[in-house]
Amino acid sequence: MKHYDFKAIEEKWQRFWDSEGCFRSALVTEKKKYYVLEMFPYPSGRIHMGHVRNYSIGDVVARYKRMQGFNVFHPMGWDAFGMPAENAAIQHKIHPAKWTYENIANMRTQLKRLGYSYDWEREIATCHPKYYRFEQKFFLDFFKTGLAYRKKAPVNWCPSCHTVLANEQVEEGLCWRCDSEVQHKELSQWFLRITDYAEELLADLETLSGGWPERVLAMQRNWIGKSTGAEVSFSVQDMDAQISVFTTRPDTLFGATFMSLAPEHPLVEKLIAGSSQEKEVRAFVERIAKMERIVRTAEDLEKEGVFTGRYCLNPMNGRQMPIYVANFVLMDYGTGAVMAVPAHDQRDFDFATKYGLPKVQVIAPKDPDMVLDEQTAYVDAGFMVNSGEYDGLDSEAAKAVIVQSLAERGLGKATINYRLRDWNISRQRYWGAPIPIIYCDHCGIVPVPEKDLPVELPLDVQVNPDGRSPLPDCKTFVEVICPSCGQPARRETDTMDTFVESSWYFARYLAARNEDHPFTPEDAAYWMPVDQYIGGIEHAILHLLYSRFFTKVLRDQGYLAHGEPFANLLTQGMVLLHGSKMSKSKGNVVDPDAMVAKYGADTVRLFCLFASPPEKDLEWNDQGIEGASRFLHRLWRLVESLKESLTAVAPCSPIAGVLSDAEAELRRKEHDVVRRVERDIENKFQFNTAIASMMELINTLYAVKDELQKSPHGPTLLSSALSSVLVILSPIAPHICEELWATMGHSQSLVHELWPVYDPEALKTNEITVVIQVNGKLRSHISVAADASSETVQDLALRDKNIVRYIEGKNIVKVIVVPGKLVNVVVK
RNA sequence: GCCUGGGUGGCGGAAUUGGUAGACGCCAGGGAUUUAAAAUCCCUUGUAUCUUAGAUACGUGCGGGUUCGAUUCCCGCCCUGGGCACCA
Repeated sequence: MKHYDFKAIEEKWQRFWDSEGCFRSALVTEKKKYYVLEMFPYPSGRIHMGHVRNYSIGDVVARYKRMQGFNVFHPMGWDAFGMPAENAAIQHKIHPAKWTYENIANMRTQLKRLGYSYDWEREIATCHPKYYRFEQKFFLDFFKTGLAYRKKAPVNWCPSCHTVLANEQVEEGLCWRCDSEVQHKELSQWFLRITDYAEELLADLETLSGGWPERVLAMQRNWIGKSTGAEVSFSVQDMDAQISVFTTRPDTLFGATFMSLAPEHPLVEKLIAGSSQEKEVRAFVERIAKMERIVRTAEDLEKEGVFTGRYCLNPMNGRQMPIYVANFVLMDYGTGAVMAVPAHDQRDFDFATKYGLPKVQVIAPKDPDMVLDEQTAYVDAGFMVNSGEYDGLDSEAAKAVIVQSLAERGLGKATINYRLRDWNISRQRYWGAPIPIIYCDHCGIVPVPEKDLPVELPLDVQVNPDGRSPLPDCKTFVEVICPSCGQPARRETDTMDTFVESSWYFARYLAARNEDHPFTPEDAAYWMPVDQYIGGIEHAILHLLYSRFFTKVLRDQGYLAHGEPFANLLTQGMVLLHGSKMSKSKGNVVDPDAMVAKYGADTVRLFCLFASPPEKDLEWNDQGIEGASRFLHRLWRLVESLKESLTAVAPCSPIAGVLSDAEAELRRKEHDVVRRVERDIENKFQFNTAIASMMELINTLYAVKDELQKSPHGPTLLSSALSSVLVILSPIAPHICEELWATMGHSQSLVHELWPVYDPEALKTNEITVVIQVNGKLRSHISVAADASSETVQDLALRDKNIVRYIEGKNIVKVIVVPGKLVNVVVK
């Protein structure tokens, strides 16, 4: 018997697929398309088990869909810009470009060793000028339409890394790399106007329902944070000034007894100028301004404030409302001013209690017996009271009526507020795509003319040891001639956030080698959207929101026909070792290469798919992978040992003639397993149960092979069953299946094979087991003919000797017969 | 607080529309083969109790409910992973 030499077999078939170009994709419109995509990796140097799991799931989907007759598009590339390359450059004195391209080469080899069916001719790397030139083109388009703009904004600044950090790179106020305290700095930055798309990004989540996990949709909804309410204007007494507030509760306007402003509110200075409160307020504002943002926004921070000495007027009842500056009011949400309704908002309630401010109840509970708590604001809906002409109205209904009244007087309007902020894409880093902008003393901000694209990132620079970008010091890069007036000018030295590259890469694959267009409308119309996107939950908001935004913008600019990039999303769970995520710093990593060397790619793939359903976390288990390996060896020995009697019959072959019971049973099992595997893959990619079914079939084959080898139809049925196993297992463990397929005598590679079609007739049995219960408890089984009538089954059940024991001398109240399943005898 | 997942043997996990709870795999125990080991093959394996070739009771986080019958449906809780949050 030939030994299962997985190393030789895997190399052989990988070479074969490669040289035959089995996985190249072409535009074939008569076939239905299927675009399956896994989130592309950052080229860190080596793949980890999380990648293996992600890409194994994707590869099964790709191979399965090909077998189902789809024209499958399955590309791979590299998210190649980013800080780790610069860190490596500093640590190992190697240029980020060299480091990145070497890593890509290593990781490509690793991925090829796992036998993934990628179309490698579509490979992209985002750090290549031929990639980012189109990104620069998009930026210019966005700039033209006002979607990209520059503004001064507060950012997270790490003084030791000399760079801004994204919010997610700040951990409890400290820099994730060097643990320095992050400062706040006002910097002029480039922003993309994602807030223009807030409503559409939110509304279109509905269209993704079903295709995307509910929790990802919920996370995006939270992130966008829509609140519906009104903007209301309060005029300041004895002064020509208005304070505008955003409120979700215009129905409580009659209960507004004071006003709270953020310390940074632009009106504060004007309000206090020359007043007796000036000194006190200024001291308070300065004290708050010095506080770290995390301390400031901590929920347990004591609420405090200071009176400005000024009053504003309630637009509904003319009430004098003292104006406070309060530490809990945030300048970057709403208008930076809050109308305080102590009776109906807990925060305002506490604040009013502390400073002895009046509380006026304007909403009465609908339940007249409800007793209001002395210490708690009543925040629910109810009936209006103390609200003049609105008394007695339902508070929900009153919202619109009051807003209407304000609008008629020019004092307010219905409005919607979002939590979502515009996307700051400027990075003071070297290893990124240059922003194609020139600053001219005469002309101001001047976009780089399209003919001058790409603005190439200069490679003949050295990364500064302290991490500062070398670009501002790179004269050949910075010093340019203004394209508009011809005078000397300066180039923008910030680069783009790497999330910009990953916001459109899925479309670039469609025309990866096209140097004139990012992609063509024909390609996009045929292939987009991605039918199945697969990746980690950690991208639930950032990457997945940015990509959705980009797709909508590219649609509006005429590049794409679709407004959503990913029709279906699978978020796979993490790979854990000893209960926590594998990480180099914790030292709990399992190296995929070592596993492939020890067990082979097929085993590693099989284990990743079998150990748990894809969306759940997977606990790595050395014994578990032994089990996976055992199964493939068992399959190998089965085919090798039967080799002499096997023939190259098609999966689920029709059989002429009468089958013995054992023969019919094997045939039934074969067809049933094909049915179950197909169902499990179609239904939420349940590869774990699909594999379990195939294991059952192998177990059955072991049990019956000796008997069936000698029976008339036995060899044909064994061959058919094994052909089926090899075809349906091939998306998961492709190499061993190809090899055994050839061993069986099949002349054509499995990549040309279609998914077997099971015969529903083959699933039928002559005899079925019916369960008998007494009062819902299992008491016996009987075997009856499959077509036995309910009466016959009931009759047999009641005469079963196990059942007689339980029902003797008792009253039979009723008998329930579920055809083909069970009989329940109810007795008293 | 709001929004979302989840809770089933020693472990990972199964269970189409309510119909045999624990498929498949791992671990463990026993046996076969072997000079021996590895590998392989076969058997046992939810818990408890008993008069132990078998039988009975209990058992899917907890407490109720609907039903002939509930892991599955309904009501009320507990625990837990994740997201958002002084959000006005």
